[in-house]
Amino acid sequence: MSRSSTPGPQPLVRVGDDFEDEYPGASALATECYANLVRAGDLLLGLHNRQTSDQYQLSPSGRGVLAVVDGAGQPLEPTVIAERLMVTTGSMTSLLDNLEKRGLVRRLPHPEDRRKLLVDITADARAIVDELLPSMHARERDVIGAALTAGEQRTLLRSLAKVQRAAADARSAPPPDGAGRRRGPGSEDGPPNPGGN
Amino acid sequence: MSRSSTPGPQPLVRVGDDFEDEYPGASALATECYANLVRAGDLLLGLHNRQTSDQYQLSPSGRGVLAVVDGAGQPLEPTVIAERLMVTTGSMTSLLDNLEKRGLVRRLPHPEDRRKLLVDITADARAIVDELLPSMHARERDVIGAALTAGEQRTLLRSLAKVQRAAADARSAPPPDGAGRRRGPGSEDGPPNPGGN
DNA sequence: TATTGTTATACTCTATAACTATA
DNA sequence: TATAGTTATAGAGTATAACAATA
Repeated sequence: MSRSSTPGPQPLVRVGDDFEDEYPGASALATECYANLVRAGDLLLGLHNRQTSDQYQLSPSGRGVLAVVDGAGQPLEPTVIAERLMVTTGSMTSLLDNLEKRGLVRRLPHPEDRRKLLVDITADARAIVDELLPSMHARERDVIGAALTAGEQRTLLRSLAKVQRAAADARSAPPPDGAGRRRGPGSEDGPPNPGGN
Repeated sequence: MSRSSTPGPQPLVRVGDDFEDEYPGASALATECYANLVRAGDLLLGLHNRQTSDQYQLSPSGRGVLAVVDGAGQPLEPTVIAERLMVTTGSMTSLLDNLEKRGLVRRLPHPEDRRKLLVDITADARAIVDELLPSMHARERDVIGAALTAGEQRTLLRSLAKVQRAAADARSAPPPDGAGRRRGPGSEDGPPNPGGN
């Protein structure tokens, strides 16, 4: 429906023709892969986040807490949840405060160690998760299924594995030295700037 | 160094074997594509963001402002920057306040309309951008180049275009109905929960 | 002494709404 | 009246550091 004449929103982030002249040593193709992986991930995550926020007024972190505890199938210590979500225990306290205020989690005393707690999710939270997760998985099926054949999906997955491995390796390496920059002629209207995000 | 025997960090997010039983109608393959696109994008963006923050104490949004103005090649009105970065003008004011305090942008009077401003970046900011962008593009080349052949990169790009188009289409559609959930036997240690993020 | 979680504090990003000054 | 930008206010997420209770 509609969108037959105008170009429509350019789906891919592209770099300008002069990119490899402006950035000696850079690879336009690699930069476009990088930028579009970021953008695609962002779009997909945004779909889930928007639904979670619109329908349940849950932040991504709040949803994360519920999903972690629900996925574990049993109450968890705050420290464990914090580790899985990669936040500090201080941040976890305020996330749990929020969720508890809304009746979505309960703090239970730990039966063996009185310093610890066990965090459980309530029936209300379970109801949310039981509605939200199937809907998210349906969207995953619909969006990816509309875009790619099963074969393309398998190929994509293999590439993503390699990219993630390379990214993980790069995490423990120093930032690379760039080979400088040759500013083009003060471009009137900038290229779809690849550093913009 | 080290890590030769242990499996090492699993690069791919995987769903459990019972996934399609727990979520009728869902596609394990599509969910894995979706989750790993999000994760790959996050890892790649994180590399850039960490460098920007570590080396220049710049937030992603702050870098965005500099990159937009630098990319335009000329001073821009705050409203224009706000639109490109998808933030409100109120948020733009505080971003510009921060950057101006640090001597990275200047607010100039607009020559034609005294309600408006023109935001320019300083020599300091230009120095940062001229060092940062080449380094980022070098990383893009290194990480993507280490993971994928040129042919794989082109294939990936084609798939990303299709995924982004499908995601953009899904943005203007209502969230799909999920087909419910069949909770498995209270799994002791949860699966690498796909709803966790 | 070490660990768990909380508190206190602070900072950034973000948004909305009221406001000022222009147009 | 309408627009551009600021101010005021608010709330979320995040972090660090000091702290109390418990081990």
